[in-house]
Amino acid sequence: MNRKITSMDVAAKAGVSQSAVSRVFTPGSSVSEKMARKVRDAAEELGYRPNVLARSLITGSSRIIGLVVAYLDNPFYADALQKLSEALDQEGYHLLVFMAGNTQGDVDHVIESLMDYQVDGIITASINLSGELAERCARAGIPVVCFNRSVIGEGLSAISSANRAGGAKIAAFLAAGGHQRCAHISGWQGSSTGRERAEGFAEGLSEAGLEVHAQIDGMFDRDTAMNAAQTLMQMSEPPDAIFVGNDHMAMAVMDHLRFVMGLSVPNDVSVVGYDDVPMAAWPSYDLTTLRQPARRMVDATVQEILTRITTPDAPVRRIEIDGPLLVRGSARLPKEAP
Amino acid sequence: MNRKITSMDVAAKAGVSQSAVSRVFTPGSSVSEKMARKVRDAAEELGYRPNVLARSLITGSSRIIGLVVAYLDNPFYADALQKLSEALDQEGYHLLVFMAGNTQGDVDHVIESLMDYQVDGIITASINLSGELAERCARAGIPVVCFNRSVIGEGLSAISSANRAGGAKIAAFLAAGGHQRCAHISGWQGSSTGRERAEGFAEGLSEAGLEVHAQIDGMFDRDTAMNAAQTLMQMSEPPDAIFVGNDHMAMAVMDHLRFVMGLSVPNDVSVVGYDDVPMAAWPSYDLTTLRQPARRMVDATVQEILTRITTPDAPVRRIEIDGPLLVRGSARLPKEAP
DNA sequence: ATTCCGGTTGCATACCTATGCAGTTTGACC
DNA sequence: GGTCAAACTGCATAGGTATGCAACCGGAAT
Repeated sequence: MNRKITSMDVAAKAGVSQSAVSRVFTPGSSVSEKMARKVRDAAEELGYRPNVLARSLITGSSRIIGLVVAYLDNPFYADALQKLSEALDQEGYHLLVFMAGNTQGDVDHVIESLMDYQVDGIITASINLSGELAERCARAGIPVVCFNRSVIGEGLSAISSANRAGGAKIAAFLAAGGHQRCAHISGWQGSSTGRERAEGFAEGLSEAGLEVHAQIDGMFDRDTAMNAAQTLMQMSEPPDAIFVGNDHMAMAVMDHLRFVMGLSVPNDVSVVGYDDVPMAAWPSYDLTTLRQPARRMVDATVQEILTRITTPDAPVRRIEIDGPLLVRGSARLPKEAP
Repeated sequence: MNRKITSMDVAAKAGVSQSAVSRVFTPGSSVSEKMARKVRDAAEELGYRPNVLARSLITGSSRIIGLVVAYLDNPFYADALQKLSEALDQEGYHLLVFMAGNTQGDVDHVIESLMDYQVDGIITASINLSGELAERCARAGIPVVCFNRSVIGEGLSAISSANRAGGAKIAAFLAAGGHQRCAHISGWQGSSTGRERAEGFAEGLSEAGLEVHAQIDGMFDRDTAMNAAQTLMQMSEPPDAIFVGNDHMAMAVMDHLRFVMGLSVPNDVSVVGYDDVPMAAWPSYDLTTLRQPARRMVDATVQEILTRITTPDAPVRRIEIDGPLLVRGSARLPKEAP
């Protein structure tokens, strides 16, 4: 109702200049103790707080980070969003969120409106960026960090887990468990994440003298994954183990195997996932899975984007974070070495 | 690297005034076709896009909505966030997210930084706002809409589901199923949501000539809920049905009953939840629950906040949205009427 | 007392865009 | 061709803050 309180109002009330007020609220400026007190008192009384937008106009820094994310129904990303927000808050930044389907036009459109807000940086989660877009961000001086995707384009930082190594670890574990026919319901093969896990899995199996019994693209989608499971189990030689490209799909697969097909996991077939979302530990699933360390990935992401913001010509980094295999009950165990 | 492209640059290139450029990018302004084309061409060529921040400074509208949310591990809120973002995007608004624990100081702090960004409105999800804070927002002319909380303070819109009616529906359903000892692991009793569901449940039971066999506060927390389940089942007369204050806790309770205590749901004890999160439909839980219609709640929230933004003295509304009971397999069914 | 210096303060300007006002063009109509 | 309204355009300013520059003050050293 009553109009906004500005630094001018405070200045008038305190009997000082507007610049003085500004300096009091700008850390690192030179102000005497007396001045600071006078100004703070006046500000307090009037309920003044600096206008971030006006400030951004001058400093060229909005303290806003754009987050682009494809979906939040996979709890891994919901969790990451929460952790990201908390970590950035700590540093005085905040997240402006945009949802983007994975259609390219959609993403381009989103990035453009993101730039309208003069964001200081962009974090994409589970999103493929076109090279052209990346180029534009680079030209505009906006650092981009890809969370959970490694990307081909230049100029993009990427934080991901060691997907290839993870896939291989799972292969080794299944092989050690005496599985003979290891199938894979992969993550979307249009994503680096999906591809790398599949590649690592194949390499790991071949290391053990096996090969991928069958592979179907699960598209990171529950229904697609369940169909894939159905198809696999109806093969003339059904698999005795299935590595599923992420936990979200893996739980769907378990449900389908158990409740639709009447099979036992892990007695009839072993299931292994990827991510270690909180639900994976819940007793109903008790899912053996490879942990993506969300906390560490988030910390690395925040660190990287802050570095690139404050040091524009810092080198672009690709960071892979290793995670452990969490052995639970959804897959047959290796025999104890005697 | 190269400095930002401003409307001045475009104006120079197109040989027109800066105002002209501004008008071309302001819907509803009066510009000739020829001018529009000239300007758009120049803008395209230079890659110009209006600076939302500078624009906000003048118009007093940032097209940013602040979202304050306590946690995202309950998928109901993750889902709501996604839907909110999409719906607001549609209207040209975007979400700036803040996480706030439920400590009061925390919330106050968050709302203050939110106001620094000159947000056009605030949506709180699962958050209790202090009356004083609400007052400040009102004075600053910032509309606040509480999602999934009804609030005491004046001036706050609230969108929630019909919690009391929902609790009563569940009571009626359990009574009809012939349950004699209906217990309740409630949502946090410090929240309106938790209280109203509990009250409705009690009323519903009393309607059926029963009373609440026992009630423990589950605090919307999985571990607390599991402990509560343990306590309930160790009573000298354990319940034959448990209504749990939300799905998130209900699934924990089911896990605990089945896998820790070795009980059968629903043969030994019925379990009913609240929310209908996606996972509730998954076969492992097959949870009977009362649906909170997220889509409709989100639409109402968006509608309400837009109204209050465009019409500052629109009446403050409290909207309750009714949801159906989804009968699945986690609770014993009423006998068919012959 | 003079000099000099570091610490403070105010003045004026810049950041980028929207908009009221006044001036100009356009086009239709008599 | 002249009149008038309507449509368009440019000028100048505002919106709230940060910051370079110059002026100022106080004190320490000489």
